[in-house]
Amino acid sequence: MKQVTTIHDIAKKSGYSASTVSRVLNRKKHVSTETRQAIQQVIEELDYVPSDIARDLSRGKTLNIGFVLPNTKHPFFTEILTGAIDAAFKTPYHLVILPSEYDEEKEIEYLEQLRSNAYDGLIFTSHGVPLEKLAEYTKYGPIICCEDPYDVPISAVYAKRRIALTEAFTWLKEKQYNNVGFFLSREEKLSATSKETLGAYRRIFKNEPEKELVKTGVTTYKDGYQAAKEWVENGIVPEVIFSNGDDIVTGARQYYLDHNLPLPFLVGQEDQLSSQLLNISTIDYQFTEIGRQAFELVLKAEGIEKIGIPSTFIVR
Amino acid sequence: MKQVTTIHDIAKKSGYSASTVSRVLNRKKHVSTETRQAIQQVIEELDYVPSDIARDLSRGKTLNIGFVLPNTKHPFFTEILTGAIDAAFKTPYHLVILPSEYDEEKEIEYLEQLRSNAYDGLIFTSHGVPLEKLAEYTKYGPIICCEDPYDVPISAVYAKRRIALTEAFTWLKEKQYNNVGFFLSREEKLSATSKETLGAYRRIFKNEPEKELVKTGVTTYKDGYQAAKEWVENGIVPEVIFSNGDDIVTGARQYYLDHNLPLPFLVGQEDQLSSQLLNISTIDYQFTEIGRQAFELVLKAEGIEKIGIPSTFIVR
DNA sequence: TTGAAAGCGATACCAT
DNA sequence: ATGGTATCGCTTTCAA
Repeated sequence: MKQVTTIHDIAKKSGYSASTVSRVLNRKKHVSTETRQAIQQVIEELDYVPSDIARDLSRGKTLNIGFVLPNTKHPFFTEILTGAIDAAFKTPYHLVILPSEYDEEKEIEYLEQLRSNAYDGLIFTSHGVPLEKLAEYTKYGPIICCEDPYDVPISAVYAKRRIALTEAFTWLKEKQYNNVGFFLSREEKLSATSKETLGAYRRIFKNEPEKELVKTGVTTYKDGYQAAKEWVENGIVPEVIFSNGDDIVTGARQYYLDHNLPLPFLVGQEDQLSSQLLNISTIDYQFTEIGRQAFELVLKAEGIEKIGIPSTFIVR
Repeated sequence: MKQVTTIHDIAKKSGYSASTVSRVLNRKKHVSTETRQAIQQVIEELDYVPSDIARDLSRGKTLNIGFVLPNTKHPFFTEILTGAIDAAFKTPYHLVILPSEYDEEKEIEYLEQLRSNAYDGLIFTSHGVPLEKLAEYTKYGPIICCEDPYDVPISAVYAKRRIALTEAFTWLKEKQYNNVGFFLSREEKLSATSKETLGAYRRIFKNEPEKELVKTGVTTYKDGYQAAKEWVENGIVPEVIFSNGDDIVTGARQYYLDHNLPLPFLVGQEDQLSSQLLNISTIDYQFTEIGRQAFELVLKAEGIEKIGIPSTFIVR
C-alpha cells in the first residue's frame, strides 16, 4: 500500500500530540498561536494531507450526497443534476452519482448505504421502489424526492405541473382547439406525470381523451417523428399535439414538414432551445431550479418539507 | 450517533469471529458451507449492511472515481459526464462530481484528495492548473485528461479535432469562401482548442485570420447573438462564421434573421439538435464517447495511454 | 477452517 | 493549553 504521512507523523516530528494536531487541522480553539504555527510548519514541510476516509469514519459523516438518477437520456434528469451541481459548488459537500435504471435492487442498495452512513443524504430524481419505501428510510438520513409525494411523509421538491397544465388546456379550449393528441413517456397508471397531464385535460375539457390520440412510449426526437408518421398513415388528424418534451414534438413537426402536411398546433415541455428556436409553445417546469432546491433541502435535514416550484405555460 | 449493527454484532450472535464474518462478506474461501450459511442467516436476521467507509479505510480503496468539471454550461462537459455515467453504470464504481470553475486551488485540493486515497482515480474534463502539474500527481493514482496532452506524460482520451477541422477548412476553401469569422470561448494562448482551430485555418488557408474577425469569450446562444450584432454594427461582414458550438452559431443566425440580413455560411460544433433542426453544418466530436472511454481508461490504470477519438465534419 | 489482534487514520472525551 | 486513550467498523496477517 502507498505510504502516506499521517497525523501521527506530524505529531512526532512537531513534538506535539495527535490530538493537538487534530485541533489545528480543524481550526479549533484552545491551541496557542506558537503551537499552531509550529505544527502548520511541519504540515507544510511534510506536505501532509489529512485522509477524508479516516475523518469520515471517525465522525460518522461523509460530506457526500447521493444523487440517484435512472438515466441521462431525459432532460428532466440532466437538468435536475445540473441544478444540484450548481448548488453543491457553494458547499463543501460532494455529489455522488448513483445510477439506477429504475432497478429496485440498486435503489435498495443505495438506501442501505445511506443506512450505513455512506452518504449524508440522498436525492431521488425518480424511483422504481414505491415512495412509501423511500419514506421508511428517512429515519436513517434525509431523503429528497423530485415529485409531489401527496400524503407520503417524505421531503420533496417538485414541479407544480398542475398550474401550467391548467393554463395550457384552458388556453387551448378558449382558442376552440379540439382533438388534442398526446405523446406520453409512460402509461397513465405507471406514471404520475402522465396521469396529471390527462387529468388536467379531463378537468378542463370535461371529456375523456380519445384512446387513439394517446401515444405512450414516446421519449425522443425520433419517437416523435415516428409517432406522427403512424397517426398520419392511419388517418388520425389531431388539431393539437401535446407532447412530453420539446425535442419530441420537434420530431413530429419535422414529419409534417417533410410531407407538406399542415401542422397541428404544437405544445412541448421543458422550454428547451429547440422550442425557442422553432417558436413552439411549451411548458417551463424549471427543472434546474428543482435540482438546486433539492440539494439545499437535503442539507437542511430538519423534518419533512415539501416545496412546489411553479410552472408556466409559454405561448409562442 | 446512530446505532448501527456491526460486523461484531454478527460475530457475537452467530458465535463466530469477526474475521470469519468478514470472509463470508467478501466471498472468500476457507469457510465451510455450514458456517457460511449460519452467518448469512444472522446477517439477514439483523438486516446488517457493512459500512463502506470502514471498508475503504481498511483497504485504502474507495471504489470512487472523481470527475472534475469546471461547470455545466457547456455541452462539452455535460456530454462527457453523460458518457462517463453510462460507463460507470456497468461497474461497482461511483462517480463523484468535483466542481472546479477552473479554480486552481480547488483542483489542487482534488489532486491532494487523490493522494490521500479519497478517490481511486480522477478524470479531468478540463483544468486550470498546467497539465504538467496533473502529470506529477499520476504517481498517486490514475488521472485522465480529456485533451491531447502532446508530450506531457499523462493518460488522455480526446477528440482528434484536427481531422474534422482540416476537412472543414478544406471544404470551405474549395467552395471559395473567404473572410472566415471565428467565435471562440477563450483566447488562443489560453486554450488549446482555440489554438488548434486557428492553426488549422492557417494551415489550409495559408494566411493569418483577421484580428477583428476573431471573437473570444463567446460561449452561449446569447453571446452568439450579441457577437453577430457587434460585427454588423461595425460593418464587419464575414462570409463564414466558424463557431465553437451549435447553440452559439444559432444565436448569430437569429440576429441576422431578425434584421433581414443575408446569412453567412455557418459552421457549428458538436452536432447538437439545434444544428440538426436548422440544417447548419457542424463538427461532431463524439464527446459522450470520450466520456465513456475516459471512464474505462481510469479503471485500467496501467501506465500511460492516449486515445484519440476521430471527429467528422458534417456538411448541411 | 477459524480466531486473536494489530492496523487503517482520524476524532473526541477525559485528564492534567 | 495539551496529551492519553478509546473509538469508528472493517480487513488482514499470523497462529492455532
